[in-house]
Amino acid sequence: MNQTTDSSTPKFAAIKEFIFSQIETGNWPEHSRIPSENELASQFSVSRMTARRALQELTKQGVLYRTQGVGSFVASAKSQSALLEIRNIADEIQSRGHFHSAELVQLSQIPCPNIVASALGLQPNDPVFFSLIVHYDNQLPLQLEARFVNPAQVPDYLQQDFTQLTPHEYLSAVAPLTEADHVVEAILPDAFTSKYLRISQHEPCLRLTRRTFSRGGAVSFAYLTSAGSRYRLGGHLNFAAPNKK
Amino acid sequence: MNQTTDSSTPKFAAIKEFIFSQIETGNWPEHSRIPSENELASQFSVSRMTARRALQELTKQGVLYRTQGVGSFVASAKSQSALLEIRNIADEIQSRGHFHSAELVQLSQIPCPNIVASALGLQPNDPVFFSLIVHYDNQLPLQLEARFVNPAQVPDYLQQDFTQLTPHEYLSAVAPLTEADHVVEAILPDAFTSKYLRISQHEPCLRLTRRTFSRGGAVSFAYLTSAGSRYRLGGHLNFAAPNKK
DNA sequence: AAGTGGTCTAGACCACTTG
DNA sequence: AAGTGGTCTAGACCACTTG
Repeated sequence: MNQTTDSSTPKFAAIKEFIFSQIETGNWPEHSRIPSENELASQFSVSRMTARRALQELTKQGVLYRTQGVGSFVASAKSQSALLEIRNIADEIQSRGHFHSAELVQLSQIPCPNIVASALGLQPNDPVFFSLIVHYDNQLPLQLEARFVNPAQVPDYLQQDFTQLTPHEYLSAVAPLTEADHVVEAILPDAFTSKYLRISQHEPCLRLTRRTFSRGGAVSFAYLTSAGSRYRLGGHLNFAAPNKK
Repeated sequence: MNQTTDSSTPKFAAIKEFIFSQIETGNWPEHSRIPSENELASQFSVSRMTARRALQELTKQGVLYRTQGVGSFVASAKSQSALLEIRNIADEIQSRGHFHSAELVQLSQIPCPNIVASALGLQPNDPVFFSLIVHYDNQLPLQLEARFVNPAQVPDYLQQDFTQLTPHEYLSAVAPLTEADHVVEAILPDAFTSKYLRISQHEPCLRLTRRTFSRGGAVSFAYLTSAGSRYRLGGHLNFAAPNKK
């Protein structure tokens, strides 16, 4: 009374494909109600748990939305929000087959600037740890990392050797990431940044502002600035083929 | 013999939290093997399906990885890739409570430029549809959208009124998105772009290059260019609290 | 052969929404 | 009261990996 033994596609996947095709061809328009778990189960001669799995996975993929006591509905295609991947700079350089190195420009305790204070939930001029690091791709400066770290969360930050370990790697180890914000902007570099990246002050830069949290609260606030001519963010998405392996 | 009737947290969620806390505290280090479905089921006095659900969801979240016949393992924290959201420009403007309008600068058939040809899988100088649109946030030009569309996929593209409907909305309707690429860069605008965005040629711009696919193949290739001072991409991530509602 | 994860069944009780 | 989705059980057979 179990398994179909047709080694091909699992039943839940066949049901997903059926639903997806109904939506794609327009038979089931946006926000229309689709068959219930029980209806699909009897139509496909499967148990309710199997029909449910198909609906559940499509919901996680953003294809459907469901309301208890009401039903399952086709999500609007517009809300398929695109996603861009942001990777660790050292990994990125290495995965291109290049050599990553880091130059430590500054590592000290400073009074917290206003912007950083509000981001980290500190008071202005409270002590914060600050690191300024240039990341090199082979011999070329690729990214300037200016990072402010909450001393309460990471008391030993100033004792690390950031030419051997990136702050990201160290922080991941001592204060595991639970949440993060990102903002990506195109800016002109200040004098400082253009000097360390060895670019003109007229060359546009991609600046990623990142704030990270761990269980205890805000951990760090960082500006990751790269020359526009040397760095870009890329991402690939696959909406179709639910869970292709 | 069913439900716990403790209306609080479901059993599968309790198991997820247990596993997550073991990883967070370092008790279960990266790449270490964690208890099997059967072991968890008996430890928590639940059915295997319930233990399985906890493992499954943590795997989808990137916290674990599993291999059939071998076991379940702690994923490396480093591979938690951060994600940035890219939204439809019209939705974005409207969700800020502003008024979105579009100015159609050009809509015609042109010979396909080389770069576009290779992106869309066409031959150089094959006919392609081209639209050039300025998106306004209230009265301010926010984004210049230069889009190349594959005529084979979207034969009626030139007949649309893109002051009423964005190309993104039209394409979503006629050639549902199945895949997409994105690249984000900081650039200086060319003369054309600075004119339509009403900015100096020295002002950095954020340029998103997007390629979309539908079932039939490559559909469109677009440059979405915005003044750096007016536009940024943001994203928020929540790694912890598996599936908080 | 024994253990692992992958799929599936035929039931159950529950919270919730609608008429 | 009837239907919906949410959680859960105690089984089953399967493909796969390891000793």
